[in-house]
Amino acid sequence: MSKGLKRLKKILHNEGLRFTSQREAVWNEIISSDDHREADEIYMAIRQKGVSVSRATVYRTIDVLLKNNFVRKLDIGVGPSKFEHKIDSHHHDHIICIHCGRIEEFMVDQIENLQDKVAEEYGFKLVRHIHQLFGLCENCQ
Amino acid sequence: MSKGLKRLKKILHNEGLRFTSQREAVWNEIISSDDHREADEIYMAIRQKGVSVSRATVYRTIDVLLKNNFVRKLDIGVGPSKFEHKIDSHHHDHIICIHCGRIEEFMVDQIENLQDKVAEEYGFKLVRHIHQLFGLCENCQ
DNA sequence: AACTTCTTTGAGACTCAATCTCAATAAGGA
DNA sequence: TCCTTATTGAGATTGAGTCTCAAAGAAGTT
Repeated sequence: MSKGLKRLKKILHNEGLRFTSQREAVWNEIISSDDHREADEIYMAIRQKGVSVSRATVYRTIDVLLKNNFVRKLDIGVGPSKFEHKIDSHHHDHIICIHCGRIEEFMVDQIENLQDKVAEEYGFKLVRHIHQLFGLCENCQ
Repeated sequence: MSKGLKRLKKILHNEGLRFTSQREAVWNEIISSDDHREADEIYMAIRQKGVSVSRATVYRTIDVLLKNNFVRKLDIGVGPSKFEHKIDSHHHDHIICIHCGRIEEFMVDQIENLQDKVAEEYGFKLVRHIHQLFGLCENCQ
């Protein structure tokens, strides 16, 4: 059994949740790609492989994975939310082409530090952040 | 006539759009407050004042104002989008309390500059960005 | 293995913000 | 005033996501 799957089982167990074939299928599908995909794309991909899972279960499983920090949710303001797994992946933000939809990841320590300072200044205890740059990529200018 | 209203008329004219009492009402309502309000809150506020406007028109007018840079749209990922006018207001980003919904504005030149550098690095021509910090404000910790 | 308890699943209904439709109305130039 | 064309409003529609609830199934217990 893969390391990720073991982690999944463990977390489900810790939360009093059950390890089901559907949750395993959703999990496998999500970690099979580094893309940023919509819930429905994940749903379709699972069905394509002949596994029967309902849309509701895909959404519910993604929620579990989100709460347990296995996936990251990406809402680009237009269309449905996208999801990416966080296995072997470090924190990053996104730069998105408003023409072709291309999504790249970036990470700047200095920005992260400045965010912390802003939060402190306003008396906030920072929990998470969204930082998205929108523009035209080199192919779309 | 106020300076803002003149600007509105001019831009409607430039776009071949008509100056209507409904658009004026929506405009007046939006600039009457510095709050971040939902379309429906703006709609209700207008009706409260005895002016008759439809929800569809409120949404449509906000779209016009958005396209012409009169208002800023704020999507905090939960619930409907919020809007704020941009008259006499400079660019800023938002820090949001995930418990009470409080929204504060912040602006750090250094972050803006670093964003430009990121865009350049990835070959993107930057158009806009979303930067939202989520956490617990001092009253909610 | 059988039993028991309690979670999970699936199909489809439902929610709700936002958009669309289209006939009636009104702006604004001539 | 007339005429063209944009705008409006009421309600239908869309679409992502959530909820319902009876049936199925996981996992602990004996």
